[in-house]
Amino acid sequence: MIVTYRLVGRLRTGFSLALTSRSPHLTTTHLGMKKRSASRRRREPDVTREKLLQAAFDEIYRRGFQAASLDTILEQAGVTKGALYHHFPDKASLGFAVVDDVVKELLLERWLGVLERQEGDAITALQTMLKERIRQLTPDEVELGCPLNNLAQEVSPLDERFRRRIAATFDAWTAGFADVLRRGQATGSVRRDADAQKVAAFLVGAIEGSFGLAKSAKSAALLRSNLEVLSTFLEGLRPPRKGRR
Amino acid sequence: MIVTYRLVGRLRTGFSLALTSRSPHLTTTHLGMKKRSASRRRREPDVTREKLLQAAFDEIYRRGFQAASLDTILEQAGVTKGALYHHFPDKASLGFAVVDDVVKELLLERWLGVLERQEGDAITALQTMLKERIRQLTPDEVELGCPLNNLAQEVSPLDERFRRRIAATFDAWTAGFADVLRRGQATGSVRRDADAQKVAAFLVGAIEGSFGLAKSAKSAALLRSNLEVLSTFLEGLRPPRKGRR
DNA sequence: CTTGTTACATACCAAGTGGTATGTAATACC
DNA sequence: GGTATTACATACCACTTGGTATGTAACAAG
Repeated sequence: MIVTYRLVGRLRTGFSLALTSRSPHLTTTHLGMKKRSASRRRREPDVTREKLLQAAFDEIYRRGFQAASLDTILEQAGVTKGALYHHFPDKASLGFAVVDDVVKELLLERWLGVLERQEGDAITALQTMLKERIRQLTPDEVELGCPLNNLAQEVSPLDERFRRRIAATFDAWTAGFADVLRRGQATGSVRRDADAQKVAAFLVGAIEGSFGLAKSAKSAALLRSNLEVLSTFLEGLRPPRKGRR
Repeated sequence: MIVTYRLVGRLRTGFSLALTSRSPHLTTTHLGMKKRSASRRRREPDVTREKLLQAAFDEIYRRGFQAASLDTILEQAGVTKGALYHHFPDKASLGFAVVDDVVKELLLERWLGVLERQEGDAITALQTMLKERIRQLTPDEVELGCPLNNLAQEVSPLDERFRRRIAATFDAWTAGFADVLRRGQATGSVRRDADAQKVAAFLVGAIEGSFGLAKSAKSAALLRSNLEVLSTFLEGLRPPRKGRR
């Protein structure tokens, strides 16, 4: 049954007609016995590293870090263990690189990138960002949730080095929101009695929580609904009208 | 290093002076070879099951379901594999029971139980509940997060049977909040243009997200701050004053 | 007291794990 | 062109994992 999970999990990873087509080396050593013959393939360390990172990200995203199998990663990357342990000293370091080089870029682009491309006042920009993100939702994002959040919940208590890197990513994300809010406060489009930093952290938390709930419920509708409620919260951050008593 | 994690993880589990004192059976079979002799201990199936569930909960809470070791669970429960597989057909079923019999009770008591004990209008009750929960926070809750959320993020995509049980628990939790909100709407203490169900789901999501962020940041202050911002969101759900235009 | 069933305990196993030791071809450098 | 180093490939290993087969004592029913 574990096997079943794996197969199912792997199904969507492309068409994969040839099961062994991606294998690192075609000259068969099997059948014979001591006939060693290392690859004659060209050597492209950057490409290899990138393939490893991407394969590792996929596997970790689906199974979690601890359950992620190096053999599976290697198979999907089309390289062998020698390559992996040449580029990374151990599994943990591979995970660190996935956080720093893949997950972080992905997350900041998905949220802050989209945010920066919006126009208008801060609140509207944030609201539009939410709408835009809702529009872009993929089935993977609904069923598998946020890769950063998944990792955070799993490994934060297990390894301090992991936790620090993940926390730094959350901080960068939060700082991006806080910047926008503070700029809005400076121009008068956001009420000044709100603590930009705290509100920004709340936004990140609420977003991650919404993804988590939706993942458990397997419901894009729930995710959308939650982000819409969050949008009404943002509405409440607009400065109060003049001429009130 | 894996060993290190384990030891550290286990450190807080009480004083545990005698390492083998809890071992299921004292008459040594070792040294000899075929000298079998099953336990003469009294048989208390309910107690045994309960010990297994509690030990399983602890281990799963700390390491996650997939990484949870049955051997560790058995050691902590003070029973053997025979007992485990008498009470549960496999590891997954043990996990299911942990969700249904331990995590669910815990969560609903922690939130809905506390909520029901509050007096006054719905909004105030919810706000007091948040404050009360902040007051009760243990270091474990900050560093390890919410056991239901942890499990949800890890196993929801892996096993549909798991996902269903977890989603049902989230639903019960959400329904509890929604009930309070609807009752508040009926008595006029909550604005009627809010969708109680959607708001309730948002609350659960925001709470879980806040715990998740705080866990990653290892910061009780962040958790408190986030719940306070959520409290201001609740404030906005009070009905608008009469005599406005 | 006998007997059937429940509630365990013990020993064992196949499979998968991360990691390593060793070899070798491609490449950069002189 | 020789040589050192990089970038891998292959084979292997110790260990842990969930799960099972088997045995046996406690207990309930008769």
